[in-house]
Amino acid sequence: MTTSGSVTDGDDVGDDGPQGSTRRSHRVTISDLARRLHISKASVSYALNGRAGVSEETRQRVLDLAEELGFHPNSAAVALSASRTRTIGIVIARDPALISTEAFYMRTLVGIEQYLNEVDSSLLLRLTGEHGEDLDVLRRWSRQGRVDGFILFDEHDDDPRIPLLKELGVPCVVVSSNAPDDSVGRLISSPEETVGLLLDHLVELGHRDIAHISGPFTFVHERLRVQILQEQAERRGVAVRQIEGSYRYDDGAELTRQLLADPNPPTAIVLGNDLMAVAALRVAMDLGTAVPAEVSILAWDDSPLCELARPGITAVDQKTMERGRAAADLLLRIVTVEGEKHEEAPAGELRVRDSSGPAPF
Amino acid sequence: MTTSGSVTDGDDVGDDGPQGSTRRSHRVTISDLARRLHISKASVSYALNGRAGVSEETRQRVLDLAEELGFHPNSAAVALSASRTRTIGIVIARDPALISTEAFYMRTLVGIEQYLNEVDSSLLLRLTGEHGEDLDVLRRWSRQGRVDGFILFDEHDDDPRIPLLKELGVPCVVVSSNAPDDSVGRLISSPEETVGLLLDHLVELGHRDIAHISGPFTFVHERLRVQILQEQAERRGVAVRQIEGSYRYDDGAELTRQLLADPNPPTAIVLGNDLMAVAALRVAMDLGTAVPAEVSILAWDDSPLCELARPGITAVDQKTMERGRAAADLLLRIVTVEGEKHEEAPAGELRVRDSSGPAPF
DNA sequence: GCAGCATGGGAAAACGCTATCCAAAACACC
DNA sequence: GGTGTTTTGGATAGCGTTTTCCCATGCTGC
Repeated sequence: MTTSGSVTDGDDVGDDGPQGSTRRSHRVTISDLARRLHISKASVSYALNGRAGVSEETRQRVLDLAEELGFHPNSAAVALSASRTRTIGIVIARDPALISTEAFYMRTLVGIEQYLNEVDSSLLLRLTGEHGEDLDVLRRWSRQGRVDGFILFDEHDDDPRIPLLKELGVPCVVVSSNAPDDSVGRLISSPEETVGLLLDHLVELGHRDIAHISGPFTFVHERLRVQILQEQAERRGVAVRQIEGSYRYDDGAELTRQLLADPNPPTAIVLGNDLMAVAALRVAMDLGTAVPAEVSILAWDDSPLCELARPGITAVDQKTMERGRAAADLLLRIVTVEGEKHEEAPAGELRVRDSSGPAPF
Repeated sequence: MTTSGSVTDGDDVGDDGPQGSTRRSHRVTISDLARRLHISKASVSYALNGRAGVSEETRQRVLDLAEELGFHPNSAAVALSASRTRTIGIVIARDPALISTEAFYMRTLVGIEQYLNEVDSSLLLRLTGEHGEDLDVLRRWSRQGRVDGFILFDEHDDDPRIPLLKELGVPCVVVSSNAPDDSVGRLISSPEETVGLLLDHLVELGHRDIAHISGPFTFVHERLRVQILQEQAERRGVAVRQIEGSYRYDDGAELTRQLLADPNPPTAIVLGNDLMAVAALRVAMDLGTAVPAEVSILAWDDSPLCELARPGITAVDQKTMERGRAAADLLLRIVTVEGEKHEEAPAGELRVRDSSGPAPF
């Protein structure tokens, strides 16, 4: 007859009212609900989860009481029982200064969150430095069962994270521009498309000699982008000078200075991120080179910085938020239904501003 | 004799080797360790947690095997047993566009993470829109036992989050400039100090007529800042025109335009955030008002935008990362030892750049 | 009036860990 | 060598869910 260890019966329990000051007020559990309704925990669980096994009337009584008492199932218990946490993990291993400067990360997080909100999941975040601690975190969180899966950014050459997660058997989605080569999830953003947007814009404006100051080649997407850029440029009969940059302001400035010092400077410079683009703009102004009259300046990733620069910098809007959202969506599909592993990212757009104009003849 | 349900004895278990392809490879638990070592789960737990109750030799054997097998305790089980999750929650309820534009949030997160890394805790993040869903999330996460506590930003008038969390009995720290009035934790940043820094700088440069375009007064820290600013200005015998802004670029531009159109314009304008400061700079340039020769422009919160603007904008470095870190530290102390609830935030600094200079006489 | 059958609901195991309580073994002391 | 005290380690009860397995009950059909 006793449903639970303690013998105190029924309704006198849990009615502690709004005493307020009780620190960490007693959490209401399904046992509480069961006791107050004189039914078993199992029935309560059925009722709450919409499972068969209880009459409609009982279900309604359970739901009403749950609502009234503000019941929310303990997440640890659910996780333990279901071995699912409804949580995804993101580990960003970049220099803190860079993480907070690049709006990219925050925008991606916002996009991911939008989706997670809708499906009642949440995000466990870790920002580490650049020194391999990220692998530890991935390993630890997997083994601890803290997350159902990961979203990975910034894939680089022979990225050790991918085999690691494969070995650990944890679902993950790589936000990548790489080919669907292996068994991890991938949100593929075809560089062909954005490269096309940008080249078309420049070619239409009459540019035939373009310089590209990319980000570091260790990043897969940078190398791929360069390759596609060369291919498409060739096809259109324009020349592209390729220079590897570092994403840093100083570097963008120095490389631009070198380019403009050339007796035959390019008529357009495309830079790997917003920071380097701003640097380029400044250098051009300092050297008295008019933008865009004498040189056009463009960036690969749109941001407030591009928007607020003067002249405003023409940039490719990679639809960061939408991509974050799509990545989260894909990951959750992989976690739950084990379906298709690859998906195309939403298309990018070109935001034309004042920093790009007709090529000087 | 049988230690566990299944009767299969001893060493033949768990030796599945690196088959690799087994999806979600079997997680190793303390039961596994116990079985392989022919001791009880309890002893394993003692050994792992540094508790008394096992001999040093046994402890070593356990630790060695745990290491070898890559054991990590299941976090849900630990959380369930200890009713502690080693996770803190952050819910940011602002417009997504603003969240990703303001480097403030990301910098704070980085600071918090630095600390959490060290104490092996983690961060559950939720970015919601501005429409009160944040209260739901706070309530849900508390009741679900998902987090040990919260860090709150952007306190505003009669902030409903604080009574809510008090009622829920969940520890929280408000990153605030408010007085330690109540029973929630507070990381107090005295505005006196930063206001002093800024006023001293301006007064020294000879400014006597200063305009302040603040952020919205719904934010407690903005109203407090204005109040302190008036007090200190009075004490120094300088006038401050107070105008309430909205943090938005357009607004900063428009209000600055109005100020400069005045027959007696202020000689210095202080703006509530970086975006408005950039706007002010642009407007001044458009109107042909020299910065800083004719008007000095300053910002309340330093950022890359201030640094990259030209001229660089003098700004108060609020030490955002350090404050985030301090907030996390304070919260964890409250969660674990229930000690002192209030603490002074790290001091701010003034980053003097080119946008502030001697007042035109 | 009775076998057969859905159906509502209860008991209990499982998830993986911590913590409490005890029994056995080891050691000290007189 | 018996008694008392400390180590060492085993059994077991939670923690709050879900889920499996079962037993009542009331119903249909003959």
